[in-house]
Amino acid sequence: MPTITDVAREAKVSVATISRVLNKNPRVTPQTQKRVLEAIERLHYEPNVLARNFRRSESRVILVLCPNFTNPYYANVVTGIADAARHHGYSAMFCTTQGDRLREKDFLDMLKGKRADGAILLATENTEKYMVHLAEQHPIVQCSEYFPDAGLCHVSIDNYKAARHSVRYLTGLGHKRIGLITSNDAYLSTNRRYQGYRDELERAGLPFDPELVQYTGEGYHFSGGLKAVNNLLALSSRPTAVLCVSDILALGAVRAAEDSGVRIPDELAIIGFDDVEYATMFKPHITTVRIPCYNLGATSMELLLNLMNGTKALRREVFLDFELVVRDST
Amino acid sequence: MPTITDVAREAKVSVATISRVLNKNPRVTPQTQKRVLEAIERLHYEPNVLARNFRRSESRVILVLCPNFTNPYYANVVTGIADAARHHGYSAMFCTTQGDRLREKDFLDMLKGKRADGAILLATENTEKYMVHLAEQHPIVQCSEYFPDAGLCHVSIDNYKAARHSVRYLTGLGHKRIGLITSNDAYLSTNRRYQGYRDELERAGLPFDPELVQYTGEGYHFSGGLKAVNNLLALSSRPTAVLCVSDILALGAVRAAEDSGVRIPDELAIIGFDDVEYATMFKPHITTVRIPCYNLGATSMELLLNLMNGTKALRREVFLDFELVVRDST
DNA sequence: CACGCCAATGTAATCCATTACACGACCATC
DNA sequence: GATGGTCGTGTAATGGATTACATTGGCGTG
Repeated sequence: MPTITDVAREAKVSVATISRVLNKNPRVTPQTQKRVLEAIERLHYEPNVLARNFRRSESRVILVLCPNFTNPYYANVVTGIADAARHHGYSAMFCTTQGDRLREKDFLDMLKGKRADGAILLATENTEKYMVHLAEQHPIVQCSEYFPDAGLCHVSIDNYKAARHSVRYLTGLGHKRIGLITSNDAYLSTNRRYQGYRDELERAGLPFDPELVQYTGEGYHFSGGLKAVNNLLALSSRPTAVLCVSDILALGAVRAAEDSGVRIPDELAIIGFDDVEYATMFKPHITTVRIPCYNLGATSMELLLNLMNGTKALRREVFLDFELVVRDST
Repeated sequence: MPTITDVAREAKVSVATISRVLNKNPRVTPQTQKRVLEAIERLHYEPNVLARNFRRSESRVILVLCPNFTNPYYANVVTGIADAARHHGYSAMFCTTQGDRLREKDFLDMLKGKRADGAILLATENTEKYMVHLAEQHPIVQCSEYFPDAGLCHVSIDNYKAARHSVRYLTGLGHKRIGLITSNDAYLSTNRRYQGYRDELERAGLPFDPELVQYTGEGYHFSGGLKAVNNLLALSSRPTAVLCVSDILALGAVRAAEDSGVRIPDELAIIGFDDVEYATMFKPHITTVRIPCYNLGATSMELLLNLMNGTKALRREVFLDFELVVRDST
C-alpha cells in the first residue's frame, strides 16, 4: 500500500501538498494539483483511513441505538438514518439493545474513545440523568422517543396531536364510545397518545370510561391486539370504535373482531398507528396515522450533523407532520 | 484525556511497561503491574482506540451485509452475529443493500482501508467473481446464501435435504399431489429447495407437474402467497398439500385458502420454511422447517474469527441442523 | 531600489500506542 | 571470577496523515 510519502516522491512535491490536495485546500496551483492527482492515480493511492481518523481524532461513524430490527417501524427509520449518513460520508453502526442496559452502555462507550462521533437513540434503556450527562460530552439526537424538557435534541411527530386528531375523526363520524388499545411500556409516545385520547374525548363532551382502555403488556404484539379487542367486545356496552397505538395491534384487533363475527367498520371502526407495510397486507386495509419514519431518521441525522459540526444554528426540537390515512377499517 | 505517557509518569515507569500491562504481557513483575494499574485507576486512563487501531492496523469491526432488516429471519441471524461479535470484542456494522450493488461495494470498501477486519454476507448483489477476488484479500464468510464450489467459507442449512425431508413427510401422510410455492429470486436456498422438492417427488414415484409450482415474483411477500395458492386452488386437479419456501408465503397461503373456504389441514396441508415468529402468531399455527437463525449467525462469526486470526484449522463449509416442526397446518 | 506582503510550497512536529532493540541486574555454570 | 543467559525495564523508532511554522519567490508601492 503506497503512503502519502510515496505519492509526494512520485509527484515531486512535499507530503503537505499532497495532504492539501486531498483536503481540497484552495492554495494549490492547478498545475501542482494536476501533478498530484496523476501521481495518486498512477500509484493507486488511497489515504489510510485509520491514520487519518487517529490524527483528526474522529471516526466518521455514528451509533444508532434501536430496540429491535423486527418492527418495520424501526427498520424504516434506520434506513432513513443510514441513507442520510452515507450521503454525508458517515457510516452507521447499529445496536439492538434487546432491553439490555449494559449492552447499551457498552455500545455508547464507543463515543468516549472517539470510535464514534455521535449517536442517535430510537429509544434507551438508560436513565434521563445518564443521557443528559452523556449528551453534554457527545453529540446525541433522540428520535421518536425522547425525554421531554431534558434539553436533548430530538425529532419525532406530535403524538398527542396525532391521537387527538384520530379521535376527533372518529367523533366526527358519530362515534360515542371509543376504545383505546395501548401498551404498558413507559414510552413517551404511548403516554402522549393516551393523553391525546383522553383530552379529545373530553373536548367532545364524551365521558372517559377506564373499561374502554385495554393494555397489552409490554411491546406491540399481534396477540396483544387479539386479547384486547376480545375484552372490549365482552363488555356489556361495547365501543363502536377503537384506537390502537400501533398497526400490529390494530391488525390483531381486526382479526379477532372478524373471528367473533363483528363486521368492520360497520360494527367496529379501527385505527392504527405507524402505517407500516402490514397495514395493507391484510383485508380490510386499516386506517392509520402515517408516521414519516424514513424522514424521521433522515432528519435526525441532519440534526446530528449540525451537532457534530457545531457550526450552524440548530433546532433542538423537531416535529414532523403525520397524516391520517383513511382506508377500509373506519 | 490522559495518555500512556501520563500514566508512565504517574507510575514512574516507561510507556513500554504500561503497554505491556495493557496487553497482558507476562514479563512484568506483579509489583510493577500493581503500580501501573493503580496509576491507570487514579488517572481514569483509557487507551486511545484510534491510536491503537492505527498502530495495529486493525479496527475490531466486522461488516454484515444483509438484504433487509424487516424479514425476521435476517433479524435473528443478525442478532446471533452481533452477540458473538460482542463476545469476542468486535463490533458489527450492518448494511442493508436494498438491492443496490453500488451501496454494497461502497460498504465492502471499508475492508480495504482496514476500517473493518472482515465481513459476513447474508446475501450479495455482486458477482461470484468479485467476491472470490475480495475473499482472497480479506476474511469473508457467507451465511445462508453462498456460491457453491467457490471456495468461500459458508454456513447454512442443507436446503436440499430440508425440502426432501418436508416432502417425504407429506408423502408419508398419504399426499399424492403436492404443490410448491416458491419465488423467482436467484438465491441458492430457493434453488436447492426446488431441487429437493423435485427429487423427493421422483423418489416417491410421484409425477412432477409444472402446474403445481407457483412463483411469487422476487422476494417473499404475503400477497405472493395469496395469489399463488389461489392459482393452485383454481386448478382442475388441486393439490392436497403445498410446500412454501418461507413462512410469510405460507401465512398468505393459509389465509387465502381459508378465505376460499378450504379447510386446513384437511383439504390442504401447508408447510412453511424458517419458523419465524409469525408462524405461531395466527391460527392455525403452521408446520414449518425450523432454521437455527441465531446459531447460523453465531457460527458465521466463529468462522470469521478463525479466518481473521488465521491460526486454527478451519472448516470451510458448515451445515447446521434444521428441524421439521409439526403444528396445525399439516 | 528597497521594503513588505501574499501566495505556494516545504520542513518538521504532532497525534498515541506498540515494539524492536538495548541495557543493566541477577543467576547459573564451569 | 568469567561467561552466558534470562528477566524486567527503558529508549527510541515506527505507523501515516495533518498542520503550525518556515521558506522562497514574485509582485506592488513609495
